[in-house]
This record gives sequence, structure tokens and C-alpha cells, in this order.
Amino acid sequence: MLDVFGNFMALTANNHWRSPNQVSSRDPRYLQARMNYNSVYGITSAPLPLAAFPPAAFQYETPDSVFGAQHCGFPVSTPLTEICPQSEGLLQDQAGFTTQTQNQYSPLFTAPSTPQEVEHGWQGLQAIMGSASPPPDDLSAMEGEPRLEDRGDDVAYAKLIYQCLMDTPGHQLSLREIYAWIQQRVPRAQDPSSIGWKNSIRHNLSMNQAFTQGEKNSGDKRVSLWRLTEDAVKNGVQSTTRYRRDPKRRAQRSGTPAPQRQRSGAKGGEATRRAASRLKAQSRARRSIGSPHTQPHRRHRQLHDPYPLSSWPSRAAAPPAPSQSQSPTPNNAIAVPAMPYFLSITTPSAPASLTATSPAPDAFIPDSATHMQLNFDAWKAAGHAGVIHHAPIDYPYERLIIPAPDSTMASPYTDTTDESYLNDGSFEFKF
DNA sequence: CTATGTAAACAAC
DNA sequence: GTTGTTTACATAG
Ligand SMILES: [Mg+2]
Repeated sequence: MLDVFGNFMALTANNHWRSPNQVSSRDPRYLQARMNYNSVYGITSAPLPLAAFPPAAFQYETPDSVFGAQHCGFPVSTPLTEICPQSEGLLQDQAGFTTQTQNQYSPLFTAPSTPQEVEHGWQGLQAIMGSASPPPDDLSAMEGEPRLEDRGDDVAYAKLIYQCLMDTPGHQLSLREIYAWIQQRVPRAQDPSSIGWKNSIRHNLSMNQAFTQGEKNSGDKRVSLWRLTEDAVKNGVQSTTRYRRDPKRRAQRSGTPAPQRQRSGAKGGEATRRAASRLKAQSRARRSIGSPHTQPHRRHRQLHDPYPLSSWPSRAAAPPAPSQSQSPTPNNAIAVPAMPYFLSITTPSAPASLTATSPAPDAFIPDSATHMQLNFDAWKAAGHAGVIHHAPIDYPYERLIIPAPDSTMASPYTDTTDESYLNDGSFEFKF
């Protein structure tokens, strides 16, 4: 069995095909081809072994694709909910594909950890399978990117926000999604006793010019999305400090620090009020004139020299430093937006934004195996025939996670693309 | 001095 | 209560 690059895909001990090529659910080809891994990566029909299903090491989310489009695509002519009421959580997009993110099954949300990200998929696969096969050369010899310190700690919030937005199709996320993303990689954001970090996130979002608020989410939702400016997408993000008010008239060091503050009483009162009325006026103006936002007077410092991009992610997120370090992993559950996440289909071809529905339906699809079975039942009920063969394919992903030794997670996980073929190999889906 | 995090006031929803 | 804007303060370097 060959993938699109002509590389041989070996059958692993788990009855997974394993491609040596690194792919990503954010691969534009993948997105444009309607999540069809077969067509995108040239998986052609082949005699397939009927693999054990679900596989022992099943697919799980990588952090970077937590909010990405993980689809289970299946062409059905009859609404799934008519065939199977339990499939209520499934959405159908315009093409009649049922779509559902896999997040609801993800152990990331039940057995969270401070994940150690490894650079290449083969490492994770090795960890899972105990395989001793050496890594492919093309994977082990990556370009000498500026190794971004990926420990998550001591990375500025502005950079983290930048990263999570860059990792999202459309470069926009809701505040809660940003919270969740950062919470997964910043230890101090996982301490339940600390809530100030959210304040800091909002502070950075608001003050840093790289982050702006997009349109209100298609009217009905009050959730606004934060997005990267075009400039930020191209040139990276700059220090939030640069956008702070000109400190030239700052109170002198240890001169009269406390008294002044106590006297003034209100920290943001005056200016906040100004800003509020400014925004109100802006909104009014927008409604009446319909012109884009005109920047009111802003007295932030002049940005003469662009911040040295070297210390900020310029474009392509540098791969995480390969690390086998084993850091202790807290077992307490992290707070994330209520599951499940659904793909927003309000904008057909545009990058999907995810909105959390809460609470999750009671009888929601409990696991991916059930999900697959429901879809297959629907497929058969729609008049199709055939025997389904499951052929999980392990694609090396950009980042994989290996749980820390003391993690409650029973098994290590990787990001596996599970594809199922009908008997003629003409169809596949993934979830 | 800069960069950063954090606390907090305050408005708006 | 959450979201967003802004100022104030502390601290590391
Ligand atoms: Mg901003």
C-alpha cells in the first residue's frame, strides 16, 4: 500500500498502516479536499486486512488540532437523525457529510497532563508499539529552525496567543478557546487556585495590536472571536508592552508610589470611561455610515523599530524541541469548554470555527467506535451495501504527545487517522 | 530602562 | 458573572 508520495506504508503490529509522511489536519490540501485523506494523500484501494476495531491505540487529539477540524465525513442522503436518533450530535454539512469533532472522546479532556510533545510521529508510534524501527531520514533531519522553547512556561502570553491563533484555521478563536488552549500548555494556568492568568490573557488580547476582535459570530451568538491581524499573521506579534501607555510621566521610583494610587482610587476609571464612550460612538458611526473602524486618537508609544523577530515566532511555528524529559504530570482535570465541539457550518467554505455546545447531550455518542458504527448503519440504511473494512492509518503528525510516567492515562496516544474502506475501497472516512 | 505578569477599576453586556 | 479596556504596580534582567 502506497501513499501519495509513493512511499510504502507498512502494516504495524496494531494493524495500522503507517505512512512515513508527516501530514496534518491543517494541511490545506486536506481541507480543500473535504477531509478526504484518500484523495489528498493518494491512498488507493488495496486488499485490506480486516483489522481489529477499535484499535488498541486509538486516535487522539494533538494539542494543536484540539480546535482543528477533525472530521468524520460520510456521505448520507438521509439525515442521520432520522435513521438513528442517537446521532443527534452529528451535524451535516452542505455536502451531506456528517461531521463531528473527535474532541469528545479525547483523553486530553479527561486525563489531562502537561504533555510532552515530541517532534515526530515515529517517536510516538515507537512508544506505542515498542517498535525498534529507526526513524526515516527525512524526518530526523529537520531544518535548523529556531527551536522555540516549547516548555510552555516562560513563554509570553502574547506569544502563546499568537501560536494558538496561528494554529487555527482562520486565525480566530473565542476567548474561551484561547483559555483552553493555553491552559493545556501553561502549568501556572492549571493551578486551580490561580485565576489571574485569565486576566492576563485578556490584558494581552486587548492591549496588543496584533489581536483584534472579529465579527460577532454570525449574529445569533454573542461570542466574538479574537483574530490575528493580517500584519501579525505575516510578521508575527510584538511585545504587548509596546502598546502600553507612554510611561514617560510615570511616577518616580519609590517616590510616592502608594499614596498616589490610593488617592486616585480608580485605576482605569477615567480612561475606561473614555474608551467605552469611544467605542459606543464608533458603533454608532458604523451603523449609520457603515465605514470600517476609524482609529481614534491613540497615545501609545511610537513603534520605531520592529521588535526583533528572532525572539518571536515569525511565521512557521518552529517544531518543538525533541525532548524525552519526563516532567511530573498533574492529574487534576483541566477546565475546558463543554464538550462536544461542533464545526460551525455557517460559513461553508470558510475556515470553521468551533463553538461549544453546553451541556452535552445526555445520550451522546460515547466513543469513536460507536460513532463509526452509527455512521455505517446510516450508510447501509441509505441503501448502500458492502462490507466495511477498517484500516487505521498512523500518519506521523507534527506533534505527538507522550504522557508522563505518572499520568493516569492508561495508554500512550498518538494521532491516528482511522480510515474505513468499503469492500471496493471506494470510500473512506476518518475520525 | 524594557518586558512581562498581575491586580484591579470600571464599563458593558 | 464574563468580556474588554485600561492603568498601576512589582519584578527580572
Ligand atoms: Mg487588541
